[in-house]
Amino acid sequence: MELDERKKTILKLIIATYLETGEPVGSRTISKFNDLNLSSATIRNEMADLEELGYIVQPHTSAGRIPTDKGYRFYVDNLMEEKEDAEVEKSTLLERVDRMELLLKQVAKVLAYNTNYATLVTAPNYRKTVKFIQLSKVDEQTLLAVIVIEGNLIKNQIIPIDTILDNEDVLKFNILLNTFLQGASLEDINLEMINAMKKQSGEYSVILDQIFQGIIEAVHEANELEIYTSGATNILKYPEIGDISRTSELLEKFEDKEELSHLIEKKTGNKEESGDIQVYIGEENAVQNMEDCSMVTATYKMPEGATGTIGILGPKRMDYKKVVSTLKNLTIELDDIFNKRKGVNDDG
Amino acid sequence: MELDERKKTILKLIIATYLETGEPVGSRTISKFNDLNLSSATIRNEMADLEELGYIVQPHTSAGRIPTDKGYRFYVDNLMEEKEDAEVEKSTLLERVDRMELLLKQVAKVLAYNTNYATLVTAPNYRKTVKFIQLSKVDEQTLLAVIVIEGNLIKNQIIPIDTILDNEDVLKFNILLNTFLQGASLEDINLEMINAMKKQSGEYSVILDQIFQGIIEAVHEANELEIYTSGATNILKYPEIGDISRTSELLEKFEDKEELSHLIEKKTGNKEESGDIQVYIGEENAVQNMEDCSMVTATYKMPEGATGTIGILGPKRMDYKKVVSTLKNLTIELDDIFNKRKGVNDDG
DNA sequence: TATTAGCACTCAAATCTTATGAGTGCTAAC
DNA sequence: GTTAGCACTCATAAGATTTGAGTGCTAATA
Repeated sequence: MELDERKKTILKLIIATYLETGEPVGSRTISKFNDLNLSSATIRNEMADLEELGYIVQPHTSAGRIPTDKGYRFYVDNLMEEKEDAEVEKSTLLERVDRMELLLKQVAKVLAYNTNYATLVTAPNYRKTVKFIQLSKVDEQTLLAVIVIEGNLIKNQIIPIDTILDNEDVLKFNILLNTFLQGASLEDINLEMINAMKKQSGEYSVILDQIFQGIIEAVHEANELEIYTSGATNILKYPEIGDISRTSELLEKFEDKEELSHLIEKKTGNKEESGDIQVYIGEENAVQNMEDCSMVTATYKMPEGATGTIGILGPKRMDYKKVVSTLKNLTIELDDIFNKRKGVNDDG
Repeated sequence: MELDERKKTILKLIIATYLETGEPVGSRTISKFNDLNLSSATIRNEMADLEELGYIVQPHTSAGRIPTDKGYRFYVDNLMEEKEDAEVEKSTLLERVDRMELLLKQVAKVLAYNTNYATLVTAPNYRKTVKFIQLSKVDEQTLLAVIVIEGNLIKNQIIPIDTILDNEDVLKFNILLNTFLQGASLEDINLEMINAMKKQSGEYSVILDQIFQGIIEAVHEANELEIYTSGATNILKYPEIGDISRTSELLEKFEDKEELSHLIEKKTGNKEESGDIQVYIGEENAVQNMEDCSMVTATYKMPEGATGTIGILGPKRMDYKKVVSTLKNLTIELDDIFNKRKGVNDDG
């Protein structure tokens, strides 16, 4: 059954009012909106219909109505008009920084500051290639490997070695490593490549093993999905989650990057257009303890087609309009940085 | 008024029982300890005395007694026998790592895992000296500065520059920087030193300014008091803090390094012997919202006399014995690492 | 036929009432 | 100095009562 215009209007009013007050919305409240000019009895009839259709529900017999997940979904998809472009402050939120890592951390922070929800940001799934490796002697038996990856992701790795090395050796290794690894994608740095390097190097193979070991560790670390979060403690402010133990579980979940990456992974595989907003309401999250939460994510895009996600986790009863417009703005800014201003080095 | 032996015994039993159960302890409970052989009436008389002396208090008229801060203090100072060395599992908790930063993060984690409290660890206040600086060309107009500091604290800094540099230039700068800065204490890297370098360098002064700018930023960052925390969400499990908003404030405070550094600073200036345990109970913390918390810290020591702190923040009603012994163990292990095993490079 | 006024009904939340029982302080006896 | 006995206190839990917001239904109305 299609909703007629009046039902839509009423549903919209109910949800908007509920988002504002957090209290179940009664028929009289709605009938007071003077552009409606309907008595509470009529509203009641309409509400009964809306309830039968699954858009709203009564927490208990003599209470007003609150939206169901289906109701929220309809609101987000059809009823919520986004803020006019004019209204949206397009003030630049991001400072320019040179390192992808710092930039994304900043995004998470700014987003948390602007929405007062818990936020998470994933690094783009771009093909990470090595810009260069710098091996330096820390002391007689210790090396430092610095690996710089596209986007200026920097990894440091201390490598203890058995043999005493002089500067000549270190220089040689540097050249060897860079010859092979410069421009290589992190995924390509595997046993085969290492064996090739070993062959070429000849006598130094024992030390090289130790160095490779270190490099591989660093590469492995760099290759992990990076997720940055901010404002986790905002979760404590969602009253609807209720129980402190549930809240605490949720908070712990949010601090566990492993868990988060699952959460995000499920989301991807969608349309993946930059600026796309995805909203996951309540049960749609399919993660324990998140039935009372909504997640709103936006996809940002890098020039080569790599995409990343920025998003917030909040209570179902959240200001979707504001969140969506904030996310859109930030995505645009991020796209800008990646595509025009080149604040962060990309593959070019 | 001195406490006689019987009063001490009773106080100890009261506190020990309370630590276990969390319920106010009544006279009958105590009188049941058969090594005491006293009726509840007698215990009541003694309890009345102990209350008058300020060691225990009734939450309300018809309740049992719970310890006051003064009671806890007396318990910790005089009554609590620490676990026998034999009982304490001396299992090695720490993995050996080469970087101070990783080591301390690990300490915080291990401590949280073992105590189930929120933990914090400060880096030692050692004189940080530069081991070496490595400047590398990221691309035509970007440099990467890697600063390695004693203890293998590593800082990376991207430095954008206006001029296009060739490898020769970078090499020159490297030599220049290291000549001046190797072995220098971070505090010494100031305008004077930089002016001296500028004079020596001659023509490159414009670029040098940009490089110095970057180096100074990195040095500044490295010089900040590092505090590592872990297990913050354990705070949510302290039931005595009660109110979720208070808990949440406390949690936020705990995540604010600024705030934490104040908390720690107040503690220092004490005896500063390695292995020293300091216990701060309730009001002794003199930080808002921490009246219901206790903080237990231990000092660890580096060979040159630098000291750092490891500690936990928990509810007043905590297993002090266990916490103290865990802290002692970790401190010993840490001292070991710094002084014998040299897991982390020190000044040598 | 759609809308509305009227009214009985429901039920969460707040407030009050009333046990219950753990624990105390005091007193008099041992 | 210690203890038995007893009256007293008060937090907690469980019921009882009130209040009010809100509903569904029905009959009257436009």
